[in-house]
Amino acid sequence: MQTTKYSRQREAVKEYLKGTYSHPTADEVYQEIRTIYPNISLGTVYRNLNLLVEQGEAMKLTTEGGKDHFDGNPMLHYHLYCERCGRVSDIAMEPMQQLNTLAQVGHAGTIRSHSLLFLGECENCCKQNAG
Amino acid sequence: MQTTKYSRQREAVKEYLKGTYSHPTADEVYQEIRTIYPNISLGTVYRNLNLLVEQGEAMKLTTEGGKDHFDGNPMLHYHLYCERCGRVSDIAMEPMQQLNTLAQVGHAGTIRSHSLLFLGECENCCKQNAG
DNA sequence: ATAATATCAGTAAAAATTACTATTATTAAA
DNA sequence: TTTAATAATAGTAATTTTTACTGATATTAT
Repeated sequence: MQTTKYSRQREAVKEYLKGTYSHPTADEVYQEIRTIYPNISLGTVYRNLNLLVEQGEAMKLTTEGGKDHFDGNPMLHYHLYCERCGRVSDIAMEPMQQLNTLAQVGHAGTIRSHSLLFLGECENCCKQNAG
Repeated sequence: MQTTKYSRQREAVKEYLKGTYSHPTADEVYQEIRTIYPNISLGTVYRNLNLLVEQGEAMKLTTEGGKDHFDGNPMLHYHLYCERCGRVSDIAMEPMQQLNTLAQVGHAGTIRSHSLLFLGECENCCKQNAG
């Protein structure tokens, strides 16, 4: 079978993701990890991010901006995509599992989960716009 | 100012989008319109799809699959992304504007709207899987 | 008809992500 | 603690989706 071996690079990616609320893109993770492992390659970052998602250690967030963002918190919760700066942030709102049940009514297939993304402006951009 | 001139190509894109529930990708629209205008270019399809979205005539759906899908119904409603075949379909569920209000609580920025995407299997794939 | 210009087809470029390959690191067993 | 097996890596190339560019064409108003 295909076992998973330890790697310092993956450990660094995981630690960084778990310790930030910035919801970074793959490239942002790459830039960050490069300060510790200058030779790490972008492909390695992508591979490990996707592996962490598969293992249930992280979440991939697909947004309008074209880039995927990553979240070290794999529990169901919701996000804001800032239409001004493209950053993703957490929304402090209770997850609603019952949405799956509502969606299942009248749907002949299977509902496994959902992704709820709010669109608007983040705190920072909102301030700047007002000033 | 920048006025919008009529074009047969845009009209064909619009008509096709308004008349289907298939939530096609840009390339799928391109393949379809090509049966009428064999010389239409993919760039023209992209430009017109984005224009229709700007004009509030259509909706762009960003999905996990990497490709954007388009919907000729611009009213707020929800979708299923089939994790098996990658197709997008409508979910027959009342839109919940109040989600914006819930999200606004405790968020210092602005909430303009939201996008709710269910993940699972479409009817077709579910049948095949069972059979 | 004519002039102004938005749109087009065709092509090239950009941006994000994945695939490939020879080398290196990790793991388990001898 | 060497050795063997193989997962992971760095570096690079390729793929995929989408946008940008350009000279020709179509639409609109005069």
